[in-house]
Amino acid sequence: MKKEKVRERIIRVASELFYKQGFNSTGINQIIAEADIAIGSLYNHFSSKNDLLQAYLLKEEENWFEGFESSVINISEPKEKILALVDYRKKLQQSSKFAGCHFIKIISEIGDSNPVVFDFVKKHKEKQKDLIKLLIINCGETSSASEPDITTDNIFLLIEGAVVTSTINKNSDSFGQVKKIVEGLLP
Amino acid sequence: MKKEKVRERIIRVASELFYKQGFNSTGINQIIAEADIAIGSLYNHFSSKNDLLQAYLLKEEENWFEGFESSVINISEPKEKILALVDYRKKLQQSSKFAGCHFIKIISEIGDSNPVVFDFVKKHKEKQKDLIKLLIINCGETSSASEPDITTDNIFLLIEGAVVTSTINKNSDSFGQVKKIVEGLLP
DNA sequence: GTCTATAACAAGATAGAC
DNA sequence: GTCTATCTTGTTATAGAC
Repeated sequence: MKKEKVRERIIRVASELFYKQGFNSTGINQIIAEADIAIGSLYNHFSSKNDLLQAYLLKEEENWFEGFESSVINISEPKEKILALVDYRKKLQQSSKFAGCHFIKIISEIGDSNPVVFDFVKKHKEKQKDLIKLLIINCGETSSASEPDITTDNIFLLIEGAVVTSTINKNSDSFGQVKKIVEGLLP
Repeated sequence: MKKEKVRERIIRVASELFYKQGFNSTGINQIIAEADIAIGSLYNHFSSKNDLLQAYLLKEEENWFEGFESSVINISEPKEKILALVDYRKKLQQSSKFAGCHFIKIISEIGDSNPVVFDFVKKHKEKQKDLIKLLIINCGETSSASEPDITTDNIFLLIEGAVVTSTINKNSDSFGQVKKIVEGLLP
């Protein structure tokens, strides 16, 4: 494993703090202290705190899809892949002690005050939904009575609901509920 | 309509700002400016900004249930009441320009750093779910094949998912999707 | 109960030495 | 590229006059 560069370390530290404490509750001073760098160094790599926020979200999106891909690498059945997606979101929640979805969190915090970030999150969620749709279509024509679009909406909304609910309840129950429902939806 | 008292005006102004800008992005100075009072007055009514936050959430919960009750006052069929709940959440989103759920937002922002607030939100969501369960049970034994508990989880998660999704997409599409699914779920 | 003044501190960002 | 020192502004909260 090669040495972590300064820029990468800043993003990693900032990510943890933004995620655990919230973006607005995390100060530049705390970031530089925990990354063990000077403030001038930070502003050499990032033009502003907002710039750092964007780098954070970009990195998290990358992690999200890479993490999902590696979790389904040994699964061939499309239905199993959908269930694995539920398990993946569950695993993310558990390993973060139910800290929630990075993207829902940041939108809850900044609303639409930052159009670039808002648009990025919107597109990210579209990608997640597209991924579900692809898996649904691969489940074949012999699916349920519903059309694939409705099933896609259904599963997407259930998972999003499960994530926010598990964040509030600090447990994984909602993912178990979703799996039960999804198993009934798919052939 | 009787005159709005100072305390009520503070809560109203703070609520709007907390909701639209976020709790951490709203300063005491902005609240007193828009409520047109002095800072000493604010701290006479509330011991801290956190105290004001709790008053805000309490008021919003009150508004939430009152608003729901008045929206179903002329509906007798339990199934129609459930669909009216979806419409109610949709209406709340539309009238706030898709600003999201007060309770999900505050948890996204503060996490579990404030146990009192966290617990309040958790209990609030339990109340919402209990309300759904009651309506499901009133739909009668001739419900779907699923047990009432599973149907309750299903509808609760779908609605929560629809709220966060409509916040990110800034439209009501997800509520239409939920209504379609819910209609298929109930007798 | 409401006001003004101010304390005590932290925020994001910049300048310029090395 | 990294550092320290500093600027400006904003933060929550308190003291004490009226």
